[in-house]
Amino acid sequence: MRATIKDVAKKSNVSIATVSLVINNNKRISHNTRKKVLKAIDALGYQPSRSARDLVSRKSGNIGFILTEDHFLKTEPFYTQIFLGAEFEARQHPYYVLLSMISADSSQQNTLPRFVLENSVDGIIIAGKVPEELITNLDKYSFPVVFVDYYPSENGHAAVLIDNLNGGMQATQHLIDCGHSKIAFIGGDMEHPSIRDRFQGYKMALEKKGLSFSNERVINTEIATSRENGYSAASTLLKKDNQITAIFACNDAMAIGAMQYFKEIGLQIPADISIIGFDDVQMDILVDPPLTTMQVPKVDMGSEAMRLISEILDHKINGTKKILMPVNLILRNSTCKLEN
Amino acid sequence: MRATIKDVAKKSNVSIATVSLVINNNKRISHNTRKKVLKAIDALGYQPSRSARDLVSRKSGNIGFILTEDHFLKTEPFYTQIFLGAEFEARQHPYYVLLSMISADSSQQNTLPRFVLENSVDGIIIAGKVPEELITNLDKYSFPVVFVDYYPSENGHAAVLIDNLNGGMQATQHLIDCGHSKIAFIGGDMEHPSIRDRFQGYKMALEKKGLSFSNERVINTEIATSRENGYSAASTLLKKDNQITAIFACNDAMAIGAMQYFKEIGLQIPADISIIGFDDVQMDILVDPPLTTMQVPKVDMGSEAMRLISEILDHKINGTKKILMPVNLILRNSTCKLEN
DNA sequence: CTGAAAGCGCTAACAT
DNA sequence: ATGTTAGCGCTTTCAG
Repeated sequence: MRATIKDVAKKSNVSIATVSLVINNNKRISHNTRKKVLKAIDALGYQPSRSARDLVSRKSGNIGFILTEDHFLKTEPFYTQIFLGAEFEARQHPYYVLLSMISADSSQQNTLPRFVLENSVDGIIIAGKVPEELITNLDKYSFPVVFVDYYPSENGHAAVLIDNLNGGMQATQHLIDCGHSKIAFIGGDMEHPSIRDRFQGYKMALEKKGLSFSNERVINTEIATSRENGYSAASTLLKKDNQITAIFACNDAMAIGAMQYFKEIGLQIPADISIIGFDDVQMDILVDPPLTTMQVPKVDMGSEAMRLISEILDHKINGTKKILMPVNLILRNSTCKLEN
Repeated sequence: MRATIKDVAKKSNVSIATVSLVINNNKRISHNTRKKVLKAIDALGYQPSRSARDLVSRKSGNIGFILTEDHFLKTEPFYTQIFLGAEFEARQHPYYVLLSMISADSSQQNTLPRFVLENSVDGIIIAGKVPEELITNLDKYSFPVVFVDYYPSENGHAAVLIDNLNGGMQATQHLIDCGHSKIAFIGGDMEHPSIRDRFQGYKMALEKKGLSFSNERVINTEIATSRENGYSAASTLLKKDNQITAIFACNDAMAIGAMQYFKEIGLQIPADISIIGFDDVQMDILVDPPLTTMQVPKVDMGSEAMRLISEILDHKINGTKKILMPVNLILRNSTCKLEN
């Protein structure tokens, strides 16, 4: 049988209240008593019971983490890393994290994660784009929520976001710095706020340098940011405008797909065409040439999210704070100075 | 404020004990009372409190799921799928699953998952190979454990395993059926029971057909089952014996790496050399040619594991049951009849 | 600075 | 068939 608070109290000749105060680091316990109690705790291998604590404090001690199934199973461990960061951070808090995968298909979104139906979490982290319907359904339960790498249309939610606007600018700026002026943008799922912001950054960087922006150099009709869509985007891009010397792809998957197309038609990267991606995904260093990209701090985003939800639950802050995570240019070999 | 059992009792004019019996589906409640109580529960949106239940039943209601960090972050969502299966299955049970990543580096394995230190799980699922030290440390806590796709050296644990022996035989058999007789085996991490069994299956299939087995056709010195190791294995293999017409790689990653090597040196797959892998990983259909492989039911393995640990906790079975999951040959285009 | 006691929401004897 | 009641292990007033 596991030791309880009573055992500790008995062993150290104090009341259970005192033991409770000790394990909760209450300052109004004398040094000696504390030491005595701590010793007993150690000797007995005592661990406070979660359920007892949760019962009296009316909390569950859990944070729910919601992810769509396809994000979780994606080949690139993007959201997986965010989860990892959140789980690591949780170790510093009194929280456990309950991961629940939901279908990305909004048609079957009547079903919320079990932990919300059963009220078994104190707060929720939602990573990546999820069906709006999920969010509306969730709203009825009024759990504190923080979003990661996504932001629903209605306002007023806490979120940890990538500084996509700035990242889009930096990426484009890098291409400009390399001497390029005919720079294309490959987008996909323009519904996604992140992609829109990266596009916005692209346009701003061009504008800032007085470079002309042309819709002929923009692909925004692909519906997903996948490798295949990058491949086809590259193909249509060249048909629209074959003067292009550089490309900013809205993410690495599309960049890699585009690279594949160019290589297949005999173009040299970066000699004939420079490509920069976004995300800094594991695959980047396995392709040839290694992909220049914008690094996003995935693990950190997870821990920030956990810290944020924790602060909200402690009522240290209200539930609308937003955190913008900085991105970094990672120079590899898919971009180079324009020769001529 | 959430409704409690008292509110339900009051609203339906019964005692809280009766309500308790109803929500626990006790049969000795009259139909009418049950209906009355159910109605009140519905009206109030009542949900039993987990912590209260757990407190009195002395359980945590959680299952711990342990995975090494690198398995979790692997590009191929192999263990991720197993987790997904486990989480889905948990929805049918009274359990939540707590996922914890540990370092694969045994040197820093003094630190057990927090949920074991804090006694917050009723049982544990361990997926994939983990440091032996973790297992020894864990043993002191005497949690029921079920292993998935790995099995520690000491016996007596429950496990959900792939039928690797049979799979290895089937894979090799397929190559033999295609007319091959000079069949090589590419292994990696021969410490891993799964790999050893696949190798064993390979040898048995050869033997069964009276084909000679030769160490010249076996690579067992690679230390990891990665793509890069598959690449280098293919290279050394050809140096050892260039008569080979077919290869059974112990997993898809190595098979794909080997394919890459062969393509680079100008060999045609499958015309010049047939390759079969193992695992049926997402990447398989993206390579050229698509890889013939042995399919392993990853999601099912997760749910089997959850079901198993659940049965153990219900004392329906003891903790040493083993489940062998069947594998299936998936014919794609990397293997073909031997022409001559 | 420490202890007594109430009570969190529920289950499980034990009564009736 | 249903109700009474005693805890489960802990936190938290409230006294002292």
